[in-house]
Amino acid sequence: MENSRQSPDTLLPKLAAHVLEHGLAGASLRPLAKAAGTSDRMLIYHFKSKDGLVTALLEHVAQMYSQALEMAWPTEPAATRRECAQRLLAIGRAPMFAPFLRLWWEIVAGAAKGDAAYRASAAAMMDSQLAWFEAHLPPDDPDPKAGARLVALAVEGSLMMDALGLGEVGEAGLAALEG
Amino acid sequence: MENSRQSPDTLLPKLAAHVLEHGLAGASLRPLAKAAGTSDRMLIYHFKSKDGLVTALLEHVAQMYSQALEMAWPTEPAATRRECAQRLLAIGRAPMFAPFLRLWWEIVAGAAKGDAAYRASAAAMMDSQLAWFEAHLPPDDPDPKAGARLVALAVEGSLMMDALGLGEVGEAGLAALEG
DNA sequence: GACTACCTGTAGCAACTGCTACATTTCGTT
DNA sequence: AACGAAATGTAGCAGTTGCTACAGGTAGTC
Repeated sequence: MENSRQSPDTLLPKLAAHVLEHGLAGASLRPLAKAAGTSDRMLIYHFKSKDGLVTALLEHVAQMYSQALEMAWPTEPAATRRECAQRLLAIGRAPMFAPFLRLWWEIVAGAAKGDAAYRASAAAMMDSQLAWFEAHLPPDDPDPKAGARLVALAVEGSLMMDALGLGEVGEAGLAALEG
Repeated sequence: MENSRQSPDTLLPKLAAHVLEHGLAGASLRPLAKAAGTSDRMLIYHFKSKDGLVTALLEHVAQMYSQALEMAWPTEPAATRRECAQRLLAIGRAPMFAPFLRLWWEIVAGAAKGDAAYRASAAAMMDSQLAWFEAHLPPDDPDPKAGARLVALAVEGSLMMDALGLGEVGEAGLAALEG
């Protein structure tokens, strides 16, 4: 079945799928290789080192995330920032985003520790998200750029609360947004 | 120097200090033991297993965090929610909180993965923080509970942006808070 | 066919992982 | 002083970690 030659480009999707399901921090070469239909030997060959693998993987995941955002059904414009944030939270809570969010918090943790690759990936994903948020603000928003940032803070905060099992805190907070 | 008998209570502070500096996810028994002046053998003896250690450590860190919050100098009440959030962000950015925040994102990641111990620790820390936030809202706030939640979302979101190296995004977002 | 560049499997190494068996010391109690 | 429980040191085990040396295979080009 897996008889064609592999390359980083053919490996990355399978590796990303494995990482989305099992996490990135604890991923070691042999399980990753098995999931991608190769050997640890070949992963090192293609990516030079595990650091190289992780860096490539983070870039790939950031790209996947941007594309996933673009494909998420565009809601018709919301009337207020509050409503906008609530809709975006609902989208972020959709099951298809759950693996991304699990991975997202790992990436945030890595970035907080100062790792450059994690930080670059996180910044890329956040930039996509900010742009997407800005595009979904109410069309009459007085300051879309600042509004998108405020909404992003609130939505990300809510998603964090979700991760902690405190979803209601996020909902109550968003309900208190002006609008 | 370290000739007295050890117990979980005497070990936990040193273990927590090590974890605050070096992270929790990658902490293994031998380095932890060395930092606490013991052996891996004794860590297992006192905490039964590494899971037991981590659970105890997470509880301890949550307690430390509550106490650290109580000791953070209480600002005089802010005039608006926005000003309140901005002050709280400034406090969260103080150097003394940096190790806590690094660890915090690790805990969030662990909680997002569904680990019960991480989730409990995170919820405890978040509860402390919500109460503290509520106590620092403007005294004339119409709905302190909801307000504290909104401020928490915004401040946590800003701190996340800080972790990603996007501090300005947090600042711009907070500036757009009503008030 | 020969040459070359890329790709891959096998085997293994040194370090580290959590944990344990066994022996010994330390201490409070009697 | 004697006893039992709690605490500790030494040594090691089985499994995993990232990575490598070596030997081949596989393709395209001349």
